[in-house]
Amino acid sequence: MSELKRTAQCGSLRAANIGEEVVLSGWVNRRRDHGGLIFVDLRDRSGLVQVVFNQELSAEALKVAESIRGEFVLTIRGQVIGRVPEAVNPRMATGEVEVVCSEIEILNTARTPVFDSADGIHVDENVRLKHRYLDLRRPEMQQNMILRHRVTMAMRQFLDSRDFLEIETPMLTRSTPEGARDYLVPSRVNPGHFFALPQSPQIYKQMLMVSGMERYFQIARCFRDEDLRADRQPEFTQLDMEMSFVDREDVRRLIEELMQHVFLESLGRKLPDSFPIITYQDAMDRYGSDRPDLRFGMELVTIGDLMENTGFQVFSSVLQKGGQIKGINARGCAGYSRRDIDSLMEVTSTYGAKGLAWIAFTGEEIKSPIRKFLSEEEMEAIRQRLDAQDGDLLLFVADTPKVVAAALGALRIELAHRLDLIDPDELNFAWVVDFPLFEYDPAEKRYVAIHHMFTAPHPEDLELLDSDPLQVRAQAYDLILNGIELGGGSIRIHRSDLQQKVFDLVGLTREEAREKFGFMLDAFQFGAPPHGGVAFGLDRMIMLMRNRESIRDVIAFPKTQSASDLMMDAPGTVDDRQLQELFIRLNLPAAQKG
RNA sequence: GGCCCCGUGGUGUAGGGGUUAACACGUCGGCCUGUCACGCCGAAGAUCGUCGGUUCAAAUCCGAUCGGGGUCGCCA
Repeated sequence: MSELKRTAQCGSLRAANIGEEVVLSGWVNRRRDHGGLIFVDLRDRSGLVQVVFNQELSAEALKVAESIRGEFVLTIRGQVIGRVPEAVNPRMATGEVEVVCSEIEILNTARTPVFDSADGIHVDENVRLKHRYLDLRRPEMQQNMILRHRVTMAMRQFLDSRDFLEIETPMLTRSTPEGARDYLVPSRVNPGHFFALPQSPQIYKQMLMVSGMERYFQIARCFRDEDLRADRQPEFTQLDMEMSFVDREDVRRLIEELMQHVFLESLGRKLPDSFPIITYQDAMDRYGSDRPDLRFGMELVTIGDLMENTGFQVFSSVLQKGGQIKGINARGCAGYSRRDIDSLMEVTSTYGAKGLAWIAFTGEEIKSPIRKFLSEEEMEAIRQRLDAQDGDLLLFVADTPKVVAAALGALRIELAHRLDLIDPDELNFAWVVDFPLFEYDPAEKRYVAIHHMFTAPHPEDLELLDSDPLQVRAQAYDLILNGIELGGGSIRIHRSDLQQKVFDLVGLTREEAREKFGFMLDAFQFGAPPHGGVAFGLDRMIMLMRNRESIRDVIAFPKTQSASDLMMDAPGTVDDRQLQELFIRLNLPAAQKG
């Protein structure tokens, strides 16, 4: 090993260190060779510092420095000196000083890097993922990992101070009905039987409550075998928590304090004392989303009641079928071209809207393809309802409530981006509460739990379980940040009879319920305390804190959209022996054989 | 499963039927004692993701396929 032992961090050197002798270790970020004088920007996790190799000071070190290249790994000894005023580099944190090298050791050479270890590079994600170890050398990516670490440390610190226990739950567990597709793991010693990787530690943490652990948390890896997105990976991390003897307010209050602590400790950001609460119904009505971005207005406004007697066929037929007509006011957009509006239409059609009606108040005239179908009075009523001023563009969707909400909700977000209505520095937290417990799945002709089957119904709505299950509100709460769902939770069912009732409602037969959840129904009969909890998507949270557009940037080794790891080349095939041991025979479609 | 975008030296891009496949960065060699995206001189490096088709001629047009990304469905 090297005889030179590191004594300082490159990025930490300042004018105060002038005169010190230091030993630095790191990577060659850049080399500038002037002949008898060579500058090397040496990089470690802390940052960069300029190292000088000088003919006069150490001809020997200079000679070695001539051979070094980008990304070589060095240890150098040298003296920190101040730069003359003209040579100060104000763009560098260490720009007031430099290190004059007296001794150098090359710890390792490096092949020509595939791409530069600098920020702001535009390299195909393909290439970045294949050489992830190089991508993670970039300061930007290092900062992502560092923040992630700080956040999880702050979480642990806070939860420990509030008497939570960090308890690990199994990764090898059992496939359960409902929810996402499971990742399966065959069991060698139980031929034909499979473990499932957990989609969340939900049931285990509830069992821990029955066990009297009272307060649990875990920074838990979760697995879901579904299609990926910018904010969805097949394995992801949740801060998972559960508490006994709490109600919704207790949970909300604790989470607010947790977030305040975490954002202050890791980002130095002070959050409001409490977060606003919006009901699910309100969120859907006003923003067309159960995770509304509240950083801007542009609320959805209904005009259905104004169109009850309209002669406009499209509107009247939608109303007859029980649909809705809603609109938003895109302020100042009356000048939008046909092409602009077409592109908005593309947004709404993605969500199933068959059309996008519009009215532009240009100031001189009212431009609209539906003007000829509407009476003067209707036009004026619409104008007043949406508070349309000269220069405004009104946009309408008429369809089922689901399509109207999805289409206009998405249009609202799209317009906010186009109109630059969003302050990128804002951190807008809000709670969404009073979700329905169930929705009806017409394809399967049964009720489906919106949150999950263990969510407790609102106590006021208990009788409705028998008469009108769709009207039952859940004791659930989602926390949203800037229009993205950070996490959610609920007060859980802790009584066996109520849990059985919910199983019945979602169409589980008594036999299935017994087979899959018998232990749970039993456990609830042995003194289960009332309990509730929450789970947060850690990846999404870090993504938002770092202003990234994909959680891949805050996960050290993420998967591609086709759920593969380009660096490891996983998943891979296994040899026949392994399959035989597991009693598994492949049955691949013809195209994939051989 | 559907729709959309992308694939050209190591990296980022240009080129849209006939080009010596262009440019920047990087790389290699030479020169250089105050640079910090160092500079100057010179050089190497690409059968244009893959397969097939159209054509006298394909990086370019068509089809398929593979890979990456976005999104709807799916997923909480």
